[in-house]
Amino acid sequence: MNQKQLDILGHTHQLFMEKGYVDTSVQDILERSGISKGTFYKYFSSKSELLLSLLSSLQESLILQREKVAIEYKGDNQKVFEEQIIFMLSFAEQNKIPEMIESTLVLNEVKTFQYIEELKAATFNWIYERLQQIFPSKTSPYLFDGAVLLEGMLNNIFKMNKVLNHPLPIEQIVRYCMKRTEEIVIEVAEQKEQLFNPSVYSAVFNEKTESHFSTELTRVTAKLKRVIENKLTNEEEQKKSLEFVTFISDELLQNDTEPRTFIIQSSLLSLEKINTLAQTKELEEYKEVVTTLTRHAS
Amino acid sequence: MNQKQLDILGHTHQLFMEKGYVDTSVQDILERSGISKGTFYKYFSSKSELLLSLLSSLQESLILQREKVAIEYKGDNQKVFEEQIIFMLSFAEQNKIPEMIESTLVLNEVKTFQYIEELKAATFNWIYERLQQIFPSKTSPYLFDGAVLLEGMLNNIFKMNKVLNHPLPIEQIVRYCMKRTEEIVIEVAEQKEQLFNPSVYSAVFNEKTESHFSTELTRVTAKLKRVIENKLTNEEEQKKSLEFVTFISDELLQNDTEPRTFIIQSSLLSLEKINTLAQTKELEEYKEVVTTLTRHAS
DNA sequence: GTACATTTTATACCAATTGTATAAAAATGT
DNA sequence: ACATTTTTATACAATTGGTATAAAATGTAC
Repeated sequence: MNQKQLDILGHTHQLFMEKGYVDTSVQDILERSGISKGTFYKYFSSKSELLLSLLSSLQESLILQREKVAIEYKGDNQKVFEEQIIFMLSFAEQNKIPEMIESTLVLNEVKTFQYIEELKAATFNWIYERLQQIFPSKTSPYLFDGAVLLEGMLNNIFKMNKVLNHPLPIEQIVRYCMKRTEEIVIEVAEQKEQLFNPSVYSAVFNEKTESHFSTELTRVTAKLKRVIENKLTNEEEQKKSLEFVTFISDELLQNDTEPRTFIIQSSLLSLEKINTLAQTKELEEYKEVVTTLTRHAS
Repeated sequence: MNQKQLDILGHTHQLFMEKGYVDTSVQDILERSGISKGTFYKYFSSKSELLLSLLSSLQESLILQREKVAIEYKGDNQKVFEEQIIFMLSFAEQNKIPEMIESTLVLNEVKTFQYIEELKAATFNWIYERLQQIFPSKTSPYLFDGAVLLEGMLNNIFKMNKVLNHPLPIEQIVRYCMKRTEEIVIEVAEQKEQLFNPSVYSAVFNEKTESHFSTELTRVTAKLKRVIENKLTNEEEQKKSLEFVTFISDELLQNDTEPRTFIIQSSLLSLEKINTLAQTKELEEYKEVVTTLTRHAS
């Protein structure tokens, strides 16, 4: 993400908040950003990729600031947690994150849906972890349920609050929900009444944190592929290169088994040996993302 | 809604469930329904109107069947309620209602958003009413909160359940949530801890049940307007007619005060006196909806 | 059965939109 | 000063929702 991209992203964020994704045309973005079409499609492969990049950067910012809250705000762990929740709710509302996420539905792409699922899972995951730090360990088998309930209560109360004439302060909502969650968790722990077995956990969150890099990968892959298809005149070389790139993507994006890093590295080397590709910035960018992703996954 | 419209609606429902609203082109609908473009636009003014009609008819069917459950299923009131919730969740999932509702976001029309809000409010409203019938009266000031919490818990657990490898039966989820709601409601009643004051109720649901007829109204109004604009050659007559129609819509669709039925009736009479409009089926349909709506509202 | 009215079809068309292609101009690096 | 990259401007293709219209099919009244 260079400065130009961030610049476009900023203007687009404005537009999406004003008119929504669907009613913002690429033309609007060009005018607001003061760039031409060519420049836009140089930095983003499509309007939908732009939306995903935006969501990705917002998520990054949210996580960063959420951790900052934990550092700056002094108090017992539960109070800090409440403060973090308050921040997250406010941040999401101010930046119209729910609306952005809903916009992704029009894209109708499996890949996008997966990414959104991962975003949501990451938030739930964080809540679940925090509850484990806050509540007594005897309640721990019931905290998965507790996290689901807390998230659901918060979301629904927040929605209701938005349509009311005299909305309540977020602080009050969060405190109320925390109290209820605490009572529930203690009660179900006594009654030993469990809904979800937390072992489902791993099934849901397996490798899901790689999501950010996954979208980066699809982006740089698309770019590199275009270079290959346009610049490589030798048909056999083109075919070979595409085979490598496709292999690497498949290897990194499937979640079932570990990616075979050595084969990936060797594929990268082979790609570099193709003269027309060597030293192109597209390949450099591609290499960077791929190596980060392999290191991260192992 | 005549047979042809229902027929188109059925085929469209299939398509929307298979590919979603966005990826279903009008062309697809024409082919699946075996009709031509002209016929389609005779019965539906736009693709988006079709979606709203579909949602409207699904909602109608849901309410009907939900009442049927109450009649057929014998047991104490709470058990019946649980059974109704189970039905609603299953019905919504089978007919992909959440997906349909999410699709409406791409339309980006205030009117549509309002209609969706009303749909959601109607469901919440029903839950709230049912809780009041089920739980002891001393908890009544806390049942608005209870309804919000119950709805939120159900939604979030249901979502989580869908992404799991081994989903739980809906029955178990509903029972669990009902138990938790009961415990919460009793607890907050003892502690006298209220979040929302139920007086906000009227503010939210004021006249909202008219929603079905509202969409009907917009539909027939659009049709009549087209007739006026195309068939009335006398410019003054055209202007006059449009003024009447606009007035009636505004009067019926605003929620702040009661519609002035006598002026509406007189406007209808004036419309009938215009020769070119008299006895057109568009005007007949229009009259029917308008009179139903005034009767209902008074 | 004929004449008229309505419904339906087929098709051409318009406007808007996303995305591609390309040549010229401007900016930047060396 | 020259070469390379970036950026612009613009034309273009493809798809879509929606309108317009003439011809064909169907229904209806006499």
